[in-house]
Amino acid sequence: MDVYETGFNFMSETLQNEQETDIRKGQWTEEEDSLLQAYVTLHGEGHWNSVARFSGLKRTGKSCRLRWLNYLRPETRRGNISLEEQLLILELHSRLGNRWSKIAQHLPGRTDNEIKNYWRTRVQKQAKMLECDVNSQKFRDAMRYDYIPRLLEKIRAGNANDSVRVDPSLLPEISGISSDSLETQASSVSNLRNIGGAWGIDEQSNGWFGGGDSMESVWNEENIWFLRQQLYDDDV
DNA sequence: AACTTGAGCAACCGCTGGGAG
DNA sequence: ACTCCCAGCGGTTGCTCAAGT
Repeated sequence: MDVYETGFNFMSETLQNEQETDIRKGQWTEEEDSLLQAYVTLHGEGHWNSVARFSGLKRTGKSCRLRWLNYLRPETRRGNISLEEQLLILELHSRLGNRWSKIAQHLPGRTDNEIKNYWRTRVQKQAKMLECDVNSQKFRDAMRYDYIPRLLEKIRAGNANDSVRVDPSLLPEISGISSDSLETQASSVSNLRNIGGAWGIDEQSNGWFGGGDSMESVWNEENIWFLRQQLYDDDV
């Protein structure tokens, strides 16, 4: 190898290193989408670093994976989250916490990112409007006695997008709660209507009650039972 | 019309767990 | 047992756009 070739190799290497560090960020272009789509269609999902390396995209493997899962994958559903999906998210979050990918598994076509974004924007908004912490009793009560009944009402009225049904089996079996407790709860509803006003739920839209990063305390056995009664008592 | 503000969403960052060597 | 690499996950950031002033 003479000095010229060595020099050329050095230059190529330098150029290659520069190209490798020249990673694109930000919004994806249509051209990039097409490239990624074509590559995944041909080679299948997975091995995202290889996708990044061999597809011609100047993106990281992570970026390719995210773009595919959140946007390009054919089964990805986009658009408004239905009332029943909201209810399902609520229930699943109470059981799984912030495990968005696990929650997403129960909502076909919805991505963890979408659910996470949806949850966070609503929680922050509603908690702020109520001027309370998402873990506070006030917040829990407002959700339980105002939002959920309204949501169920809407679902029953058939306003909901029926593309997703809440599977009753997803709700845990609850026992040992007297019907008296329900009456007590119901009597509290009128008092909480005032709080409910702060939800700002638009009757024409889906609205959203929000929630919390730690909803275990909200979605306790009583609440599950309450929801089950409201939603499924006709079927049981 | 110009500017500000806030909501919604797409994408990035950093961490973690699991598998391979 | 240890290290390295990769995929996946959750938190965060920043951009866009619509509504309000």
